[in-house]
Amino acid sequence: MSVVVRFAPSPTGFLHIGGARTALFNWLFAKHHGGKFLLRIEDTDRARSTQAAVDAIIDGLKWLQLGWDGEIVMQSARMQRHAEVARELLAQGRAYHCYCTAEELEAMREKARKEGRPVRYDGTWRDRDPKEAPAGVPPVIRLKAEQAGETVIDDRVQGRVTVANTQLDDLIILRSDGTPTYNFSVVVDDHDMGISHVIRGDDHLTNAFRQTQIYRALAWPEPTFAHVPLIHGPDGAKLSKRHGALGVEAYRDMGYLPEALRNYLLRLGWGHGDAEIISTEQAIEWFDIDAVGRAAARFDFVTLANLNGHYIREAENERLVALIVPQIETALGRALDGAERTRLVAAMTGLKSRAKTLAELADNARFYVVTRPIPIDEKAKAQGTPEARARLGR
RNA sequence: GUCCCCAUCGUCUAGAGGCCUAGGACAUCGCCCUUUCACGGCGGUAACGCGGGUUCGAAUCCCGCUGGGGACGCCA
Repeated sequence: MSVVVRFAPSPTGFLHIGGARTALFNWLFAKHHGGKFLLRIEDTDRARSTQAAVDAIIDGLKWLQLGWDGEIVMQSARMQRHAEVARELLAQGRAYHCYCTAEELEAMREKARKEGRPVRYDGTWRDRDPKEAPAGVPPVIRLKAEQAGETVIDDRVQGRVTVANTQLDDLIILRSDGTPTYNFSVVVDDHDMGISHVIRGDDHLTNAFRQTQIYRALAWPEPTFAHVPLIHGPDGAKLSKRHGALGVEAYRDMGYLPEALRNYLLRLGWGHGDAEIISTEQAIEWFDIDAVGRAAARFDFVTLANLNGHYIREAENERLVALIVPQIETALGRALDGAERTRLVAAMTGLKSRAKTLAELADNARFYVVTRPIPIDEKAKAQGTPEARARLGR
């Protein structure tokens, strides 16, 4: 069986660190199995999707060097197809129109919650005669989900997960405005794109049950699922902005190398014996989704910084200089000339063992190109020998 | 509230019933190297959440508890 995976972010923000890891795992899995890694932008929520976010995601993937195969699929461009499939289901009696209003649904949920029952749609319009439909209310299309039995997912990470179908309800597949809902468009797109393995965040596990029911209604083969645990903050709670839930470009700007971030993300929730420093080639050879742990890992800047220091030490001097020149020029307020760049390259050998980030490296390197005499503070002046002061041009 | 998932040093992890006196890495502490700071080297502190089983034997299997997380939208 050939492997086709996808990374399917919704463009409502930057490519955050959790998404980056999901992309990395998908990419590695594809490379390991000689398969394809596709990119799909889930922009069916027109109100929240922005072009800036799409660009940020693409830039982030490029910076991390996680290249995708083929053209990017924009989900919004496929809405016709989604609606078509939904109507097919309707024609087959596997789906039905529901005329409930938002208020009715809210009341339904409230009541269920109060009575300690599962918060689900109660199937009001499932068997009701469509002739009773209220006038002027555009209906949604709901899937006629299985009510008895259970839905099972053989997840490559989570194992065999079972849920009673009474816990699931008749989910909406097509909104009253004719646009598809997330769970539905995902199934149609994954099927049409020939996705063999769905590797995504743990938060989608319950969606997998609903999606499985859609696959069954459509009589389409189900992909293999693999739900990887989420990344938590240092306190074990959900990753907050303050704790690293930043876009990957923020990591770039803080002076982290893409290979360091990749190595770090790879080791979060996955391990290969005692290996810590893992090259991309090695990662492709070793990585497999079954070895991903089931427990959530905490994000730790200190470990990332250590890894980054390692990769900075290993990096070519020329490359490092190219990366830090913009920052130095900004700090100096002028452009560097060729001689200065050459001096920086020579300085890198001694400098790079002292920096954990490129920002630090740039700070330390500025000394080599700053205009003399170098201003020194009183404390340093008091400590410096006359000879040292002379060297600094004082 | 309902359902699902998880649980090894501070953190990331190794560990598939005896190889575990629980290994590695980061962090931390000490020593060495070094004119400083790093880098590097050597060593130390540090964990199987709790309670029951199963077994000759359990970090590993089962049950319960506790603690954490996720999901319950005409968001994705």
